Amino acid sequence: MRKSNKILKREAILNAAKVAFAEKGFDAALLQEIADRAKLAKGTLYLYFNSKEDLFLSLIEDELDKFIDITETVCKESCHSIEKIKMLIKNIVRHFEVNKEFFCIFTPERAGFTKTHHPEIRERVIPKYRKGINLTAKIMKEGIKEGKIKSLDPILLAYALSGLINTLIAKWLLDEGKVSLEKSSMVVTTIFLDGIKTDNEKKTTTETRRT
Amino acid sequence: MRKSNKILKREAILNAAKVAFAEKGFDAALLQEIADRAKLAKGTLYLYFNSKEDLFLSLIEDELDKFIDITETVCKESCHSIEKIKMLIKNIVRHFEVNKEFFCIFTPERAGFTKTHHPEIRERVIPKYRKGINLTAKIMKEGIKEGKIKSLDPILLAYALSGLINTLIAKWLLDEGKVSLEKSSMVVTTIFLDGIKTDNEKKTTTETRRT
Amino acid sequence: MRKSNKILKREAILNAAKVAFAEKGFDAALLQEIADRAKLAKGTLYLYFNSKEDLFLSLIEDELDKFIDITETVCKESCHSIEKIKMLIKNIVRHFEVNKEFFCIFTPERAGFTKTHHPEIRERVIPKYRKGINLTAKIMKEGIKEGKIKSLDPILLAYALSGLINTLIAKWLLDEGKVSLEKSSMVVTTIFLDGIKTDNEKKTTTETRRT
Amino acid sequence: MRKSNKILKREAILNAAKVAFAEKGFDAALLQEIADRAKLAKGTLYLYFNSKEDLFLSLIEDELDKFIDITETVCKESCHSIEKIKMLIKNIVRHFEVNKEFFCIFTPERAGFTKTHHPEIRERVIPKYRKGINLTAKIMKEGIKEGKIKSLDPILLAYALSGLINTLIAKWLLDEGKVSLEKSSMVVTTIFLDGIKTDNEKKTTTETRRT
DNA sequence: CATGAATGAGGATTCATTCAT
DNA sequence: GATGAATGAATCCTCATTCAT
Repeated sequence: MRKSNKILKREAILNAAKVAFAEKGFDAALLQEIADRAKLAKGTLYLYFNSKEDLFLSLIEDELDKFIDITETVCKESCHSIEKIKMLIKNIVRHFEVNKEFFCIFTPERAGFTKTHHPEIRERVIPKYRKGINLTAKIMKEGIKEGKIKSLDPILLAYALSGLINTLIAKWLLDEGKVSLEKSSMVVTTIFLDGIKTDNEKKTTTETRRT
Repeated sequence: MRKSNKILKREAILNAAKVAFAEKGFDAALLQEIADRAKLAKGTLYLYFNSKEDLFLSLIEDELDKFIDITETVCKESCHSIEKIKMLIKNIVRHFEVNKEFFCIFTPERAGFTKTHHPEIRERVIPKYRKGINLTAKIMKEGIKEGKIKSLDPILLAYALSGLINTLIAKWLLDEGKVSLEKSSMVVTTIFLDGIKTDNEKKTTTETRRT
Repeated sequence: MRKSNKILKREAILNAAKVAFAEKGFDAALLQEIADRAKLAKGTLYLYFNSKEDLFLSLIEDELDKFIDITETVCKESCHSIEKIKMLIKNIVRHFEVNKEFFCIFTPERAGFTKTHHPEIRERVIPKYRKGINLTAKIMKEGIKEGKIKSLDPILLAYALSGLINTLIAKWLLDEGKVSLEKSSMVVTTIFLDGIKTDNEKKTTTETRRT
Repeated sequence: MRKSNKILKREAILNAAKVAFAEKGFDAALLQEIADRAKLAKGTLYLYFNSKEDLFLSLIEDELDKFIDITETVCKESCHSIEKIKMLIKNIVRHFEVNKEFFCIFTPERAGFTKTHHPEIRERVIPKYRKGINLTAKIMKEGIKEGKIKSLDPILLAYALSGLINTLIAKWLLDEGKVSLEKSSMVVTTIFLDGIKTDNEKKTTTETRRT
């Protein structure tokens, strides 16, 4: 089934915007530049988005949806929680690897969530962000119930995981991709899992390993 | 010894700038606003800084110096590495607690380090940032040598710690300070330490606890 | 054939700029004033010129082209050199008479050619100015070859003529047009021609007159 | 007799201003730059001049006075008019040769006399300029009375001479001093004198030459 | 007298947004 | 639907002028 022309153009704009916003940030990115990249006239952008801010927020919404999809898919897997966390890390890192731009767009924005001068961000973006966190927290909760994960605040665990992944991507970008993302990713996985597992589970794992 | 008038004014500007940049980001922050807050005329800013960008970068430099100071102080403590890490987390979190603004300024900037359109950032800020990371990594190296920390890339460990702290602050800001930063801080400490300790060390700790 | 809208607007801006620059000079002339006079918004100027300086230099280029045209036309006439010089003076004076503004723009600029702080002026304006001088010098050379003009440096003769015309216009402007430009123009013509003619030619002229 | 300190500083400022105004023009020249060059503080300028404009006009007044002095001195010589004109050209050219700056300041200003947005210029500068012209015209009048100069408007003759000298200096500056000023100066003298002499006088001169 | 830090009005330039075609 | 010319509000930076020391 072919996507309608309208939807194709919307996507072209969003892709162009992603690159532009990633490179320069919201204020410094130019609509002209986005239009050029999308091979459309500047005025045409307004047929698809109400304003620069609407375009920006729509982009973040769309991108966050992808993360929610990734997390939901992992949630639905039939393996146990530790396994799900490993999958989640792998999938999210892989997604960022081919989508560095969103990292450069979202991380700045998240830091300014509380005092942002884009009031709409609170309504359109924060809920989606929380949804992703909550889905991750659900996995943590499972693990706690299963006795595999320490009985800590699952939301906090979800944030911790997200923070580790974020830092990993930031380092990778700073090193300009010189270091293998996969290798560092495994280190982070180890730290996080060893950090959150119950003593019980660790032994198990160790025994499993020994087997 | 009293600070000279010149230095006092410089600091007034930097403080005003910190608030403004934190609230709106580099581009959207107005020099007029900064001048107003510093109770100076707009033109006066230019007696202390060459441009908006110079003010911005000077601010980040000064603030990063504070982090470097904190980390250096911890490095010089005479306790062992695990203890140093605990202190480091505590001191950094405490510093962010009274200095939320810098979090909102630096995190966005760090995400865009590679593609930033402030070219001077590479020379003026990134080296300082790396210095902080390296100091933290030094503590990690000590721990590894002492056999207390898993033999992982110390730089990566430093990034991991920084990522966890960052996420912690981000969550705290998002929750608008409703949750105790100290409590979450302890959770993060636990996760990180358990995640990086050698099996040996963990036993020791456990045994210690049992005692 | 009607001029395209684009070209018409460009000319409206140049005309507005001519008045403004003539009245106040480059620095003191305001783009807002130029825009108002051209019945356009300030920002619109930037659709036609890259900067205030570009507008200024474009204006001078266009105006110098008119002088070059005048001089080239005279060059191509089929009369002898003395006659051409008379025509040249008449046509240039007539052109200045309806275009006082350019005199007020170019004369100041010419005086500062060597030390100008508009570096592009060297590339964009001086060559055109020299071209005009060279065309005039060509006429002088003809006269010298014909034996009608003293064998002096033709370039210097061209400058001398230009200087006489300039001073004439300056006086006329200073007198606020109270004196007939045509009459003074004839005096200047007499002085210049009698000053440059060979003794031979002077006799001829005298004899002709006597006839 | 030593000049008072006050007068010395005033002159230092005027000299500094001359260079600055010559290089950049009235608007673009900076008081800071003038103060630096005069080795004084910026504020000190205001102890000697009321404003930037006052400094500018004072400078022009002083410089015009020098030209008036030169012209008056020539006037008082006991030779006949043609000789005086030769002396005048020589002295003025010599003065410009070591005082190029004033050329770059005054010529632009003169072109804008009529529409200038410095209203005071009319009162402070134009009268002095006219005085210089009138003194030169006086010499012309003498020549006419002596029957040596054609019976043309002496004021116009004065302007013509000034125009020729101006153009000479302008060419010299444009050529960056590559050409000898003295040589071109003689050509201009020849053109002007041959242009204005009566037939009678020319014969005399010719005969004199032949002798 | 001399200073130079502080002022703030002023202006070139940019760019999101609109709208006639 | 699509365009891109036109708009003009918004903001960084400059610099003549003032005045407390």
